[in-house]
Amino acid sequence: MPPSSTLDLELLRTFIAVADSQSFAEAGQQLARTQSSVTQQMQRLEQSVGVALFQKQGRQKQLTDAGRQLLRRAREMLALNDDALNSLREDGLSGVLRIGSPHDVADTILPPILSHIARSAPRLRLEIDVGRSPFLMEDLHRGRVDMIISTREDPTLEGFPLRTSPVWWICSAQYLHMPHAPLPLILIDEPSIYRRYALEALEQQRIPWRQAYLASNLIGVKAAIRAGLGVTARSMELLGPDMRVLGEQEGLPRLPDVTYHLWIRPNTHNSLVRKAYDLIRSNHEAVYRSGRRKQIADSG
Amino acid sequence: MPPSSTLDLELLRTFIAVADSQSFAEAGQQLARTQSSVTQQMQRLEQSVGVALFQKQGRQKQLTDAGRQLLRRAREMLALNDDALNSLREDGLSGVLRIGSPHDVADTILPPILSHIARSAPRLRLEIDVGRSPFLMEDLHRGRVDMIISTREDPTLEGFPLRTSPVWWICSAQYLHMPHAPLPLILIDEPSIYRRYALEALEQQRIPWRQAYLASNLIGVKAAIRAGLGVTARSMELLGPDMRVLGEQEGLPRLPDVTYHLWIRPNTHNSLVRKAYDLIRSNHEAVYRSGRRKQIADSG
DNA sequence: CGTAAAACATCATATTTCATAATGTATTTG
DNA sequence: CAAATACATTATGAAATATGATGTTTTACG
Repeated sequence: MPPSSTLDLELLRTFIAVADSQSFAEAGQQLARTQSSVTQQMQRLEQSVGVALFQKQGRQKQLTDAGRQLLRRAREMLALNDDALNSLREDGLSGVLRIGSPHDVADTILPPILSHIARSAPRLRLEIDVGRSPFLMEDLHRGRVDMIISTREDPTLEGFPLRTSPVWWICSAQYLHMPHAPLPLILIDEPSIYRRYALEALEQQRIPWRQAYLASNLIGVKAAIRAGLGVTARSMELLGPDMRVLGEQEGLPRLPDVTYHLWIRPNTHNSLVRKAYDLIRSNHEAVYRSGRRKQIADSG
Repeated sequence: MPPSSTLDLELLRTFIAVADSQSFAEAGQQLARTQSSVTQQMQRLEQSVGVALFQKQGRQKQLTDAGRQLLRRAREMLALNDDALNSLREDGLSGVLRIGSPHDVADTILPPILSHIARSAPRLRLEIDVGRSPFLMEDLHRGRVDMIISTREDPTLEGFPLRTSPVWWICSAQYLHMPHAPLPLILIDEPSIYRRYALEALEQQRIPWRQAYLASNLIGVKAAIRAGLGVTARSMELLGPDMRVLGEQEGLPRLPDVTYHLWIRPNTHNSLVRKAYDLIRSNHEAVYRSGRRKQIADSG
């Protein structure tokens, strides 16, 4: 049989189940098929792509490089498939969903999430409130927004991690670093997780600093960076083409990573919000799951 | 039969053929199937998505809203399918591909193209040369790069249109417009299509102007805009969050659109370049074809 | 060692799916 | 109104696919 030009999404679904469960038999159980059927499906899948997806490892099978590559695509294709079906079903979400987001996230992490929602629920209207994390938290508690993205944690909320980003010392590309002068910091009013990280790290290493600019929001921080006023600690999401990163060669301390979470109020009964949350979560997990569970031979 | 949760890409392929040819029978011919088979496939497809994709229009069928929606997704899913298969086949492209691009394109149009190439041909190394269009043209003719993206046209080259963008008057968000003073222009040295558009339009409407800044590349133009030195004519790709657009309420003339083309040398024999070009082109057409051919009922 | 269990492969077979060919129905054309 | 057009329906046979039984290889364990 020649390699085909159109994959069978059912086979890909089985393929994913096999990779996730690390077993042909268990994948079969999950999908209500026999082990024999799974074996034959995987044989057909290999034929249709024309390359080996598995290799023998003892009495098990593990993924080849091509297999891991296909696994990523398969998740994407099925995520697209699910989106397409979701958005066609007549019970599609409609109404207004209010999302709160910090400025940097609104520029970087948010767009793909919005586009995903917009595609899955075309009749859903989105309202984005851009502001600072602590106030967003407050807005969420008060019900002024339905969900927020934030680096802050709040055990009274329900949420899941979207992404973990490194925090860097960021300055203008033109900024000239003076190793022995106090570090000119661009700060944001309390409370800010970045402010805290920066000051704690400098404190600990006894690095002198001065406040070069006090901003009340990220637009101000960006403007101050662009103007070359100094340095600020921020996740890589802030970084623009006219900026650069200072590191250990400039004697600046490493900073902890931050994790962006998507938060909603716990026990949210509004089914619109709940469904949208589940939608985002399931797509996020479908596409980014690689590495969260151990996968067959996915040791690289 | 209940609606399924996994679409059949073969059915989607037929669906696309039907939409493109506006006929069940012709779609069947294209795919070497009978008309009867096409009819049954489309019935199955409708059952599997659970909504009507077609409605009767005389003795023909036209797409419903849901149908048009699915059509877009179907093109995307098949583009993804083709990518996945391409990148798995062992004859995958490998080597170095040198792409020339203007600064604004490198920030906007280029990334999705690069990511597409990287996904389809993971063993291909990409080199990006960022520069100004006229020089890129020269680089391409001289063989210093393999393909370029440019707003300029050159009948001696082979290429196809990637995107058409409106050209706007762009300035800093803080820039204060003085209606009666000569318009402070941020210009780029000759030759530039934007420079030409701007000056011709101002000339024609007898709007006085002065040169506020002369840049030699886009980085300089951006810096001058951010510094609030004046106004420049550029496609929307340049627009950043700290900029805004001046329009007819400020008395500025409309400007012609520009079309970005992907160009290669004609009769390129280097099979790497040729294949990469075909890859980009076919994916581009698969996803963006909507509206180029007339589609069934795609009058909205 | 050697036997049992585990994990996937193979095979024969029954079932399901799907395309075809022939025919039917509705619509438009002249 | 007859012919032509465009899609629908039906019966049927061929191809694809799942199942259950059995085979092969590897590991576990006494």
